[in-house]
Amino acid sequence: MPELPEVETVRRTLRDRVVGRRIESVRVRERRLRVPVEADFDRRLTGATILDLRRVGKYLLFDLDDGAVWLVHLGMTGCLATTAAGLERHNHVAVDLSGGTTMVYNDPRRFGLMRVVRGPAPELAALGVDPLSPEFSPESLRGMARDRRRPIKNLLMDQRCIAGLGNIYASEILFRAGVRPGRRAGGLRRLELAAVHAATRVVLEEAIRLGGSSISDYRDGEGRSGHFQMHFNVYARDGEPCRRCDARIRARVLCGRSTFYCPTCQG
DNA sequence: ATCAGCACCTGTTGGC
DNA sequence: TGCCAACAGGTGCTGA
Repeated sequence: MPELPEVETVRRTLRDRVVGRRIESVRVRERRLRVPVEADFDRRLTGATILDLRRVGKYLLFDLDDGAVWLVHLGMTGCLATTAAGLERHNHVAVDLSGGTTMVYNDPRRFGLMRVVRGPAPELAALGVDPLSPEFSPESLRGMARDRRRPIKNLLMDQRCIAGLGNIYASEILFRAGVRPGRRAGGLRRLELAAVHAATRVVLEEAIRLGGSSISDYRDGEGRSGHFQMHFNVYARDGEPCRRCDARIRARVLCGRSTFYCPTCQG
């Protein structure tokens, strides 16, 4: 589900409603996420005040006043929202905040994770550059691609290189850049990599502007759907006409993931 | 270095 | 209508 634009949308919709609030109580109903919720999770969160809500790659980071950080990854189907719509199926964790707000974590497939860390978190240390940060530049992308035989789409989705892109936006970015997903990263010309870099920024910013993509169950911090799925040029459009040239969009499997591209727009 | 295959889960969809 | 297989936004492991 959530790639960078969705996580960023959750962050923006949640931020004003949680920052400055004290965590009154924590209720964990299901600890079996991809990484099990630790036994002392509730205790370590309770009583702390949320100072800020940040995003790094696809992770949400709640900065707490005791110096710890509450780290959340939404996995494939995770939702974190303040609209407490009662006792719903797959509501695994509920966090009661001062002022009467309750934040609920819902995740049908349980591929997400959350834990409280103090000091550097190993899962963050391994992440590459955030594609919206200044460190992501045509030069840094060229450095990542140099001498690499792996497909450019695979490189874009590698969180150790660029943190935040997933299967939807990798396909959409490469369409916008006019580059075939299966091209060897190291074989791309300087101009093509510059196009991939520029397309990354454009696609992500547009997706964030539209509140992310809701295919089935993604919702923002207030329970609302995103709209970028209406603007997909290639993702899940195999067999349909390209919006630019009318050729049929094709699908193939690349590194185990469905990949979509236009055979004429992407040389 | 790189990738296929599999694993972790539940829910939805499409074919028969 | 039911049954079953395939597939879904992510990540991480194994083995080749």
